Amino acid sequence: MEPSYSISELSNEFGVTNRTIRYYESIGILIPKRYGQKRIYSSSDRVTLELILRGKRLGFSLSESKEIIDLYSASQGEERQLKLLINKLNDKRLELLEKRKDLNTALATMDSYSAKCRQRLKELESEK
Amino acid sequence: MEPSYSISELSNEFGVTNRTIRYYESIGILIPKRYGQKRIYSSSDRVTLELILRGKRLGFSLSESKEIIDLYSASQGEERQLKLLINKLNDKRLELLEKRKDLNTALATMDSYSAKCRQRLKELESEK
DNA sequence: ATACATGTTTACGTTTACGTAAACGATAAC
DNA sequence: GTTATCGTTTACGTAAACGTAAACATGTAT
Repeated sequence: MEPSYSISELSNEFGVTNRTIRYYESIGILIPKRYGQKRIYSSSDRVTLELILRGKRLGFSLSESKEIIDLYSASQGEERQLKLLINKLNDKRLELLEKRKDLNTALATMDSYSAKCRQRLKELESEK
Repeated sequence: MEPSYSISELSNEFGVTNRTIRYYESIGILIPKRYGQKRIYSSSDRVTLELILRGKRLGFSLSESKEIIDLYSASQGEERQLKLLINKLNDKRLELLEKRKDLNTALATMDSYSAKCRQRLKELESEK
């Protein structure tokens, strides 16, 4: 059957705190089932958490991620929702492509600075 | 001679507010010359601002950018500082490479979701 | 039975990165 | 000469994303 996870299993696996995961619930972005008063996370909840955290690393706010996730869960078959979701996904895709350009520029800049530094170091060595 | 810029020239060019630029000064990351009480930015200040903003877009905090920028301005020839700077640059480079992997994963995920959505749309169309 | 780990809610605190308003100085335009 | 524009400092405010502490419940191990 479907695997399920406790809050600490998830927080340990992904390197966040329980507080963080509960916070995500409080803003309505990651809502687990309950067994008594304990939170039970499904594997789809796990995927959601993965998406949220990767989104964060890429500079998306929680509300941006929530927007997409809400659209995704709301669009089970409804044509209008599906089209909305496709558009949002495409917007984000373009943002990511922009970001990748930025990233490549930054990498190039750093390589060039780094090279300058090593060059300068060499000169210092040879002056000895 | 060297071009110079007013605070509003820079804020307009880069799409930030004057407040933002003054804030960067208050945390010691972008310190212009003064003409009377007015701030005069050099082209190297301009480059610094560019670096800060690109850093932000890539998810670096202001203090992370400050660390690098401080190292860079401190390392005019001092061997120890140069080595430090090279190490820091390399650390950040690795971070950026990680981030690029994340980014590519995200792009792939979105493409696959997007394809699923379009597929589902098609099915809806043909059911009509 | 009790200690201990793991969970819960509630609530106030904290950091980052600015926004915004007040009150004022200097220069340019009419 | 005053109005408008652009700048200044000082200071309080704010949103996002949690941290942290208190006080308590519940299941597991010995």
